[in-house]
Amino acid sequence: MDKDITIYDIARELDLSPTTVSRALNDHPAVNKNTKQKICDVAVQMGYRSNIFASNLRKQRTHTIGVIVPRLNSPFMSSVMAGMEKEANNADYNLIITQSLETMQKEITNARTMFDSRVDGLLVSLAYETDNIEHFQPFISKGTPVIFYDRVIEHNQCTSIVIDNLQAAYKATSHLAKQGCKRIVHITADQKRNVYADRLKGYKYALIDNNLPFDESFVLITNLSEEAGVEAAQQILQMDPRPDGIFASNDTAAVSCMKELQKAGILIPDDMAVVGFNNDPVSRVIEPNLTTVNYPGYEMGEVAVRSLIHHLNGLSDIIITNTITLRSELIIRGSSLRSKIE
Amino acid sequence: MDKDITIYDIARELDLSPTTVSRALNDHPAVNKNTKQKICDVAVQMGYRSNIFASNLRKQRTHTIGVIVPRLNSPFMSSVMAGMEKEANNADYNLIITQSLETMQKEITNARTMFDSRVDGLLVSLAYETDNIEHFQPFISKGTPVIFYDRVIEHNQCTSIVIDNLQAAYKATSHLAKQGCKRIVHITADQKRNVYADRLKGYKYALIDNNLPFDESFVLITNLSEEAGVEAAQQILQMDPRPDGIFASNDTAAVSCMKELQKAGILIPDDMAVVGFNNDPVSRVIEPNLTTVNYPGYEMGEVAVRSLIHHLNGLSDIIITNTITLRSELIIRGSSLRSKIE
DNA sequence: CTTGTTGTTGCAATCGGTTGCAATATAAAA
DNA sequence: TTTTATATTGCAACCGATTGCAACAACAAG
Repeated sequence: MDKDITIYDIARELDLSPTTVSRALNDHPAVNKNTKQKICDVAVQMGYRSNIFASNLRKQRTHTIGVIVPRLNSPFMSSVMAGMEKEANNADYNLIITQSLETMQKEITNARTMFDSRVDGLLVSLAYETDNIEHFQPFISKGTPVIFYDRVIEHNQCTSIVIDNLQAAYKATSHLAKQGCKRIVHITADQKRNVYADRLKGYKYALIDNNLPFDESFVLITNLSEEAGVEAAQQILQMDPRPDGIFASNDTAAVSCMKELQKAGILIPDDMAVVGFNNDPVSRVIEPNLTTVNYPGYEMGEVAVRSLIHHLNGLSDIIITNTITLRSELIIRGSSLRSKIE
Repeated sequence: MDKDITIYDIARELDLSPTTVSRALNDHPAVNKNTKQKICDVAVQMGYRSNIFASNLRKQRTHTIGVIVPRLNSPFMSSVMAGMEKEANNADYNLIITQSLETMQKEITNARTMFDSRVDGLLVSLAYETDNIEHFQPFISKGTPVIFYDRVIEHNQCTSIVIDNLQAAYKATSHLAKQGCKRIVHITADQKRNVYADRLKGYKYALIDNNLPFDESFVLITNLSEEAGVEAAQQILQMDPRPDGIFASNDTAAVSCMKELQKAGILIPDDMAVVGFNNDPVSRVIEPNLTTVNYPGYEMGEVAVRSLIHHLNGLSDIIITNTITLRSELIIRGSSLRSKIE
């Protein structure tokens, strides 16, 4: 077990003061070039490593970003994390990641942990359950920037990073209408979350603009799990007259629903056209391939971290930047394409 | 921007010494119950939060675990991360996560970052490229435990957490043989990594035990990506006589290969039986469903963190525990099941 | 020869908890 | 009443780096 080398050891070795050593290692201009070189050499040679804690303690800055995510193990969220990690790593920031597992309780605990860890900034995607964000107030009060991504909430001190969910849903639904669907079901989740609320709106507007009636019973609120997709399929099979189109808020539910319908003999896309959301790998595996909305998760992760660091460096004022919207697009595949028209 | 409250503030408020406050907040036995209660109350009321850096600096312990992972965005790895996060969170440890992106260079940099961050322990799954592990030596020398998971390497000071890859591959290949396959192709990756080397061994042994010849040209070394699966399919279609079974080292490649073969008119499982590895969601989406090895990623993450913490608490000696092997199992589905026999 | 400027370096305090040891009070045993 | 054990509390040093301010040297300008 080697003993740790400190700047004091280096100072003693070279008969200098710790002050000068510290300055040299931080490339401070007021240190003689030769001295600096000598110090750096000895530091390397002695196997010195800076003590981040001493430094953090003194500087009151941690170079750490906290991330709160509903669940790590979804294709979408893991892409986001991958993008975040890449950017953070590039900028020499550490990432502390915690999951809320969709409960508000955990989210509060996580926020507390992040606060105690004194992260320089916080990136949050809200849990299904969360219905207020008081637990982020301590950050705001302390001037620690909080950025929401994907599952966001309006707050006049925080930036949000999103895609245009309303527009994406509008396009998806319109596409179904243009394919001749008259009775389009929308499978989605709790309306507390912006993403689902906005998509419902987009769905509604598209119906209106395509002269289709809106029917409350055609909106299925679920947890968007695989099982939820199966249940949705069973409900849809019960409906009379039977729907002829489905717009689901994620690919997992869309795919499992589709499979269940196929099992019941429904033909896709002819009896039923289906559109999902996210562009998960499964969407390119199911037959026919699933039409879906490409959600740029990796880019969202990158942008989130980049904006945060930008702000931390004082290069932008977070209060002015209210919302950053990323581009998404409808990818049309076999599950909804009835004709070569359009 | 609120000012931070310190134990000195609390001490002054209650006319006590910082020592007593510190002890009270750490639930030290040598503090009077009433005093303790009073201190805790005031702490809460004043909005005190402990300064982790001061504490870490003094205690030389960070309560942080470092994780190095090849890529975050794969279904398997994100499950592992989810399991790790859950356990770490339960035990009040933070997780710092970095990706090597399969390069040794990044892995070295990441290791260095972790070292500078003074993580209490390190969890590593090796990059494709890595061919020596000198970069973990500083941890070993300092007595910081390093645990490898999934992509491991033999080291007499480190525990490894794995599944029995050899056996899993053996079972997968034997299963194909029992289904009547005579010419089984193995799609896998660089043999530097234990997982792929062991699976190749299992594949070989199974061939031998089933009286099938081993043919070097039937082993396709790829990066196991979606594209690699397609290319593998094209190669397979060129082979004459044509193979009649495929054992792939992950589901992504297995699925894309399968789809490409189907596109060429090959019937699965009759012309070609296919087995994958990992039990990713796609394996239950493809038609016919993919036979695969269930790899308990989530559990592996849990076990890795639990073992590490166990060791950190001095409850186990890591040097004695060489390897922890988790149970995996072959899940037989339509892609390989030609008859109801077996 | 004095004053001013620039370049280098060090002193000493500070960040906020933690902990070995000593001090004091209180209770129990002799 | 004296001695011994036990319970509480505080002193002061320490963890390792950072930084405002002062000190000093070398040199140029006046």
